[in-house]
Amino acid sequence: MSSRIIFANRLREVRTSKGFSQEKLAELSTLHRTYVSSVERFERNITIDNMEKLASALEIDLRELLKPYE
Amino acid sequence: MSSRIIFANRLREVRTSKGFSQEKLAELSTLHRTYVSSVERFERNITIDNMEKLASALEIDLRELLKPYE
DNA sequence: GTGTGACTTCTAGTCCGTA
DNA sequence: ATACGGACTAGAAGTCACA
Repeated sequence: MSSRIIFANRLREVRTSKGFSQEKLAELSTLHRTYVSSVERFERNITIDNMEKLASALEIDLRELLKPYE
Repeated sequence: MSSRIIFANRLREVRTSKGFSQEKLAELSTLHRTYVSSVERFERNITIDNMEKLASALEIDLRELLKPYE
């Protein structure tokens, strides 16, 4: 399982658990709505700066978004 | 402290603790020697795929490379 | 063995739209 | 609210020569 897919799945999971839409998360992280969408579908090879933006918008540690399912 | 700097510092720390040169790590991760160098100097906004390559070459979980100093 | 500037190629990331 | 496409621009990937 690639980190890219783990990240994508965790991102969606945490985002929805916080009740955020993709649009809302995009706004909070100053990223584009369609970009968040493509990241969650693991189409994009996201950079560390943007990973941090997303984690920060979700108010969690970046490592939380890289934690595989048990 | 940005994730980028944390990653850079941890990368260098783990690499040297394993006795690897930048050249050796570059070879193991199929990245260029000077690229590894620039990442360790946090000059590059590295992507998740390359982060994974480096973690894999060091035989550790990617999250280990994002762990801040205590 | 590593740092650095300069460079080209390629893709990350934006912005428009449709469904 | 989300997926997805096309077209575009900013910037990452990747390499090199030299210190």
